[in-house]
Amino acid sequence: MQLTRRQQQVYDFLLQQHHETDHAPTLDEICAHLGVSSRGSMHKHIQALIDAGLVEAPRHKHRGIRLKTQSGGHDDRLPLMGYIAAGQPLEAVSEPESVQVPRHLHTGKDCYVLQVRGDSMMDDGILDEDWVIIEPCNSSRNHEIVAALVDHSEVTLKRIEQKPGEVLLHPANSRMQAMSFEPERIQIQGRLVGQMRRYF
Amino acid sequence: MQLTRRQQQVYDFLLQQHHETDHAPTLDEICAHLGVSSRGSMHKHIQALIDAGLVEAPRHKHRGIRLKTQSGGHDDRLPLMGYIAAGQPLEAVSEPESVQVPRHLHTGKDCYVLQVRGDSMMDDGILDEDWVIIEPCNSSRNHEIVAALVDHSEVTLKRIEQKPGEVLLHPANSRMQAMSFEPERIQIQGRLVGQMRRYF
DNA sequence: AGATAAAGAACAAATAAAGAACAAAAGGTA
DNA sequence: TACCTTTTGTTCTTTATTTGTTCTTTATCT
Repeated sequence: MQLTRRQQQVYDFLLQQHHETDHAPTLDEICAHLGVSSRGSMHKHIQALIDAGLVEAPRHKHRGIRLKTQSGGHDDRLPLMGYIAAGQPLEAVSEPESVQVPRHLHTGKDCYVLQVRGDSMMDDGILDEDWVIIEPCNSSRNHEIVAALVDHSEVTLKRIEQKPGEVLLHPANSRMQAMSFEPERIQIQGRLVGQMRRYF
Repeated sequence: MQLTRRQQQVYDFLLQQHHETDHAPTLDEICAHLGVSSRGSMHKHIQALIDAGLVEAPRHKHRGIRLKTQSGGHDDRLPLMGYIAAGQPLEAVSEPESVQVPRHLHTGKDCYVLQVRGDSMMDDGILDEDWVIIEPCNSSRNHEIVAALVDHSEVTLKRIEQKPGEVLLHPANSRMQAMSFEPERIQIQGRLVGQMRRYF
């Protein structure tokens, strides 16, 4: 079933919300975000998404928390959460968007998509404008590529090396050097599980 | 059935849009893009494309929605034709397989998928085991990455440079050198339009 | 002349929005 | 618990906007 434009916007917003907060938004909140002023109209869009099998109907009990995206479902879209660059804060997308991602490129565990800015990982085959699929997690094995939050302010994509009392973030670019941090300054947000690129 | 110039422009635009956004454009949007100011005229072009079998008519229900391109593939899977490596014959897959490919990674023109063997393109961000999406074509612009058939026997993925009386195939690996061939020995099979990788 | 293209008007159906009215939670207070 | 208020989802009807379709007329180009 093909979604209309509005329905797609609503769905993309829900996907993104799902990653930023735990509780699903209320109809009014969705309305506010999309600039609609009628709950009733929004309800109709939600109903269409339910019919399309993209969101779960609210539990027969209702209220407060609502629609849940079908986890583990057969849904091939993931939210585009923003852009990730070396040494700069994660820049969020202005409008909620989603990106089609083949199932074999993600793990099914609430992955999301970032678009790469810059060449800091070029030697690992990750180029400017590539899309990367991130699986949220709190820890990682050494030498995995992760999205790491530095000092609660900047997110970068780097290969991580955790030593006793020290965390090293390795760029993959011969012109750049690894950076060393105290472990407290680094928070792992997720690990790289997939990557996509287009040439046209 | 031969397309007129305008029809071709419209068709190209539809293909392009279909892979960047997931919604086919409205008549007005196509008009705006091509500098036409009459929906009615555009509708006639679309109708011609439908007659030519190049696009799908809007849903059995009619209006309100957008036109949907779709030449052949109804779903988002492309055939996996084999493996491509530097300097070795294309190895076909033993069993026909297909790979899920997001729409924005291919052009809609009968693309297919190959899996990369080897590191000959690593400096261009194409690594061992990556999937590449190839659009069949007979010629290419210089410095595009193409799948080229050498001496009717070996297929390789290389960046191509066509000079008068000479064709250069450039690997992207500092340990390898460009190879020069007489033009008769090289047949272009397709050009690289997309790439995918997984890390788990 | 004949094919191709464009403009624009008029129309119909799909899509979207607004708003009212109501009922089922949720949350608070005594 | 009992009672009340607020929030939120649901169901309507009504209206507006967008978009595809069908025409007629005119222009352009070989």
